[in-house]
Amino acid sequence: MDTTCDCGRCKHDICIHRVPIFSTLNEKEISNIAELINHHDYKKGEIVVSEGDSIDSIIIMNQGSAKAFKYTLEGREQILYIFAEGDFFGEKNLLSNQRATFFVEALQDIKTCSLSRYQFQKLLYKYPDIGIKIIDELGKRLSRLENSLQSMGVRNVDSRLGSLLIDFQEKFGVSVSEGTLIQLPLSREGMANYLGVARETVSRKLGQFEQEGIIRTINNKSILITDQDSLNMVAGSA
Amino acid sequence: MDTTCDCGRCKHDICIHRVPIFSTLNEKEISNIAELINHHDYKKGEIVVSEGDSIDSIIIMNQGSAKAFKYTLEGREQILYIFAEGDFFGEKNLLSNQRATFFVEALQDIKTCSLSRYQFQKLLYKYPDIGIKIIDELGKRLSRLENSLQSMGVRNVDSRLGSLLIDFQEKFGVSVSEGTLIQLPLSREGMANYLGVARETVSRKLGQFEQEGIIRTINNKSILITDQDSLNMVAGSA
DNA sequence: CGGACCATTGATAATTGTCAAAATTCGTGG
DNA sequence: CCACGAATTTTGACAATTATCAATGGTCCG
Repeated sequence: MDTTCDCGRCKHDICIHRVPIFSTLNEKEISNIAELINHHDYKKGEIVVSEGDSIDSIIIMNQGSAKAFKYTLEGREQILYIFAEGDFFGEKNLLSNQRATFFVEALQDIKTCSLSRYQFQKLLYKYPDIGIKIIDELGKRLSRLENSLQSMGVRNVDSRLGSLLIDFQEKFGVSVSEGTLIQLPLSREGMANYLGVARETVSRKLGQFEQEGIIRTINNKSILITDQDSLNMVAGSA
Repeated sequence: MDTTCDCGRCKHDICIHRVPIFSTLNEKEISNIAELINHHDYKKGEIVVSEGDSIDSIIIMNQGSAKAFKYTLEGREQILYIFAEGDFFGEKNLLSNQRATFFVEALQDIKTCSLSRYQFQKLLYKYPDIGIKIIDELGKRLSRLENSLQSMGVRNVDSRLGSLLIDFQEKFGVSVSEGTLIQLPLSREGMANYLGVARETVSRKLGQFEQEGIIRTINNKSILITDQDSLNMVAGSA
């Protein structure tokens, strides 16, 4: 079975192959779906979706990462998700004509695949498994958000920042001889917006972690975790 | 078509009638499903589900309300949802053997309906519409959680408390001559745990709202909203 | 190399948490 | 229906944390 799609860029693998919600389908089914897919490129900083847009497609991250956010009443950005490869969004608009509930902005140059609501609904009726996969995926996303809410509820900013570093570590960390190196997807301000604290507070706390020998900051863009146990401690208790 | 189920308590209407996810089904289909349903009663304060439980059913609220919560690292309760009549939970355990991710506790004496995972999966394959309904409902729940997270990011406690009152108003409010009367589902402490602030702070803020003529507190259990515009202002800005 | 942008640091103010005590409310049983 | 004890809530004083503002210092990229 030929798994090369005709989109002109996923040379060795159909992009939707990477998407968990299609994982129960066989090669032929995936090939059929591939033909229904549209592709888009966005540059770093470009807005993929704006809050209030009536998008009529489900959008799948094919390459790079993006942040989903809303504005708080104070005008500050509140980040909700970091979408990485294989993640999707827009499923809320699947049946209802509900509009997009948040902004999505490319954190690097990214590539997306999209599937129209109409096509997607036909798929769902044809392959109920996909529906179950989506329910499963939405459940996971709910769990993650519930965990975020739980962390936000921790009044201690140290814990919250510690948890964020661990999250990033799991998603973007690479093992090196001295510990784990994280390529930060967000600036200090971005992290502050994720945690709901002031930019300066993030600086101070990171400075404090560095003094305590837990991390080493490298050029604003990377952080080296040098003492995993202490980080777990900070994130996990007092 | 007879719509009386044999559960012995929903005399005039099958309980699942109230559940949005079954709303696309006809009377006969609903009757068939009714036979598969189990019923349970819980007293106020009883735990319906504990975090870590491996529940094998989807549970539907039939009467009364319940709170879903997790414990923060500090040992404080963080409330995630208030489930009212027609809401369901346990859908995360639908396919994966994932365990319950939060506690659910009855806020009054409640009645629930449950449907085993096995039965539920069969239904999903038979009626793909139910799957779509669930995706829709989960999408709404995600939106709500995203909004909560957004509010948690608002540093201003006044706004957050104002928003909570408006939420309660929409769910539990009754119009009276002097304004809107809310039967509070949660105690002061409960509200504090929802907002992630100290109990005393909720007291003080409510006192402040009362001084400003926005609300009138009645016996700890009810609040009368006397100045809707001001409340919207507080919730919506400064 | 220079300018724009981002991050850090310091000083101060504002907000909220904590602890303790008093007041109110609730529910039960007489 | 009232009274009493338990539970919850309110209030006050103080401490701790974080936000804000302003100035300085670094970093990135053409």
